[in-house]
Amino acid sequence: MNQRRILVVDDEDNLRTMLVAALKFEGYQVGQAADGRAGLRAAKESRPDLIVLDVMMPQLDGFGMLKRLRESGDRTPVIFLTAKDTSADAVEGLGLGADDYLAKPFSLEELVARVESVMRRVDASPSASSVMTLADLTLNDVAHEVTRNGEEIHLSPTEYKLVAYLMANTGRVMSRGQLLSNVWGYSPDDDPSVVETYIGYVRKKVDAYEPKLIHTVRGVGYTMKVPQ
Amino acid sequence: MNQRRILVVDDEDNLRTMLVAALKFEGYQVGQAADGRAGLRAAKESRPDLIVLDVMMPQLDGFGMLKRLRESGDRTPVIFLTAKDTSADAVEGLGLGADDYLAKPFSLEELVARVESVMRRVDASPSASSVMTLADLTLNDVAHEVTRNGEEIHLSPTEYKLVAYLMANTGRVMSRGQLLSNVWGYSPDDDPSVVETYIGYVRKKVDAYEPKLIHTVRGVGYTMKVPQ
DNA sequence: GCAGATTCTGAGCCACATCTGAGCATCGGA
DNA sequence: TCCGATGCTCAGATGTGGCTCAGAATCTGC
Repeated sequence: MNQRRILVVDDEDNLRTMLVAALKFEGYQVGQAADGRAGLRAAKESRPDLIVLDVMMPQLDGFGMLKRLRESGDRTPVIFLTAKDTSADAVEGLGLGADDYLAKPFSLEELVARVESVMRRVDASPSASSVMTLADLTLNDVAHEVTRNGEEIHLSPTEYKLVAYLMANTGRVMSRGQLLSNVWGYSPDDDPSVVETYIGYVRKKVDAYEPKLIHTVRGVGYTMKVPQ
Repeated sequence: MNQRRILVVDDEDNLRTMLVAALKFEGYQVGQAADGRAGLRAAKESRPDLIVLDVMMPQLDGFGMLKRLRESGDRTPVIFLTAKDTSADAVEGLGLGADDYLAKPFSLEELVARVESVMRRVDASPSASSVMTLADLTLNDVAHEVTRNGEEIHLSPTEYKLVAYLMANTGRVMSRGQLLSNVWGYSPDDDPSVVETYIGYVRKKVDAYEPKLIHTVRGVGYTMKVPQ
């Protein structure tokens, strides 16, 4: 059992010190940075398991930092700190691919609870964080929101489950049977025509853009990936 | 621990001098301005942690100043000083996003107490206030008041709790079960039809305007956010 | 104790989501 | 180039979740 690492990025000294202390007390190994630029550097060097990130910062703010991080291919889970009275921030953060957010003022217990919730997910299955991205497609489970190319895509419950399952298994080919049992809860050898219908629905919505992300593997099943 | 900064904006020299002296005595670093325009400039330059603001002033009055301040994205906590003890003023101020108010005449102790109360909140989490906003919807927890588009909205206790809970979780989808347990105090797997009824009530009042802020996520729950 | 507000329940309705099946398109092998 | 197999698309039938409404039960302030 190795120790989990957290990076706290916040320009306000008092608050940051408090956060660091609280998280250390919970047994995490905690690094810190006072602005977005320093945060970006620290993230690249120390490769933390989770980043706690303030939105309002000089130099490079939280959004900017998250954006750059994601562009560089880094998928480290992020929890945002936003001001309570500008909750639109929260939505923007989730859209950019944050895992969760905390609105100030928050209690330290609340922070710890959210941190542990994210850590649990990460522990359970490293690829199943609450936010998944593939090219310009993002799926945020907390907000239950799917966006492509920055635009929100409305999916029905089943469509959503299907996309989530395929994304969680990016690059792997999933058979109709696997989809039937994992998305629908049916037996793997039930009639797979529902799957085909739904792949059709989802393609119309998610792959109305380039590049196409959902691919048919004839005779086997379906897979999601960025084509070469 | 750096010193907290307060800006006092009041046109009456005697009163202003007294306020400044009292707050300095309490250990704050205090700036001052004699009217709304000067106040606005001072607020932008010195970025205080709290503004004490008189309503009645020449040039630009307290309401006007607060409005401009908020429009410019500034969320600095504000305590109002109102002349009339008819609390109509106060109500308008709180609707605009003030944190608290004091009706003249007031004792200096009273002022200091309110200031410290607000500062405690700020200390716990800088840049927070008890006012939440989402688009043109504001919820002031101190005044227990909700406004949309500047108009006050009357909500019953349960309706208020529901809106407050959803706003505090802007962007997150909350299940009926979560709402049942956090707003009603019921078990998460009680009959969720009350929730639906109340969502209906609240929509009629809060979402009688555009854009709609309360959204149903079929099969999951409800969420509040500004739609794309 | 009464009037008005508030909370909750249940029934009916509507819209959306789901699924089915038929017909069409596409693929790959001969 | 043809043919069978596989996959896709569409329209409509069915099911289900969510919304609305009316009214009953409860609470609150006067």
